[in-house]
Amino acid sequence: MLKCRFAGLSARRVITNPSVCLIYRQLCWAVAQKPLSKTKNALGSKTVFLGPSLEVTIKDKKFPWQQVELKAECNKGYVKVKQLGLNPTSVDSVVVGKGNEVKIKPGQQLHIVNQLYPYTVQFKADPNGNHSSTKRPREPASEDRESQREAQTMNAAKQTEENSVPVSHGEAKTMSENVGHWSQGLKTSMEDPKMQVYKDDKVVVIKDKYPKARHHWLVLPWQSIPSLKALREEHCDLVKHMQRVGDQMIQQCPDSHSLRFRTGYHAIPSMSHVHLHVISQDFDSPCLKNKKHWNSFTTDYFIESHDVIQMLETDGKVTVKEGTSELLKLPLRCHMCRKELPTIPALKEHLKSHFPR
DNA sequence: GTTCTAGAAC
DNA sequence: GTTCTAGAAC
Repeated sequence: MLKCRFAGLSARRVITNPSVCLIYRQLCWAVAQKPLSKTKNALGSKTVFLGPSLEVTIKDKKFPWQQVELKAECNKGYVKVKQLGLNPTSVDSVVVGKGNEVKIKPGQQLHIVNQLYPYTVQFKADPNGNHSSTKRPREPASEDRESQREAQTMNAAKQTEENSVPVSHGEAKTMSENVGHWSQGLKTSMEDPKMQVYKDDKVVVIKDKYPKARHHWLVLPWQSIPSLKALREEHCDLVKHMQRVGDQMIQQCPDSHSLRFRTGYHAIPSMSHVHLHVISQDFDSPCLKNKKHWNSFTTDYFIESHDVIQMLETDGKVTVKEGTSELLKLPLRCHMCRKELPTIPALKEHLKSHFPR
């Protein structure tokens, strides 16, 4: 069973601002209710109204009686947000508009009214449910046998990294509780010593669980940053560091001289927690199975790390062009010779000519 | 993100 | 008949 909760973006704000704290509690309480009906969707859903019951505690005069309706769709991994009041409710700075309804996923930022009261949504495993995860205490990597197995890789990558110190989890640790929904899976993987191939005080590198090429790593910051959309100018150094670590992974790879690599981000990632893909360009993998896989790495859906850094430096944020999701539906085209192939199996057969084993 | 599978395409 | 895709479910 999954529960949904809404959390203020800044813990400090939740604690120091009583009105926000009340909303937070109200949402936690209301949304975690049992399903109203036994429909096909066994988890059901619950609608929450922000307004009447909280009116007395909200000092902000702009907060009307019924400003926003939130409906958690736990099975689908999003929350429907409907703006009831006249004041602008926004998701990722885009105003919803009175009477309109949009979906908000983990990682997206909800402002209840006028860019105030920032919230994110999180899906959490129900401790009483079947999908609850048993969280074990984390052991130091040096004491973990499995990570010793990877020590060679880690040491190779560490050679040029002077400040490799024991990991400070910071926000990431509290986030590890929210592993109920599949989109939160990276948070679990990045904290699993068996998955880690490199780590320092800022980032961790794991092998992609379903690699789409002979070499495919993910570089993740310990800091909890939901997605590209949340990146700001102050993250510039961190993103540059992620790039450097990605480059080091390539350098220590025995195939780095025979294979080309790319480092970049998916414009609209499925998994929460910002992650840099470091992927060899052979795309020789049984896990590459469909058009979405292919186009997500070979069209402009894949945004080069350098371009992300440049956007942060010049605009202070990362802009994804409208219609980017449509790129995933483009015909299959070889990234080497631009030849169009009719099916995935045909494409894979064609790729063998460019990348013989 | 993956898995499963109905039905489209061949 | 088989292969393959694409959308629902998870």
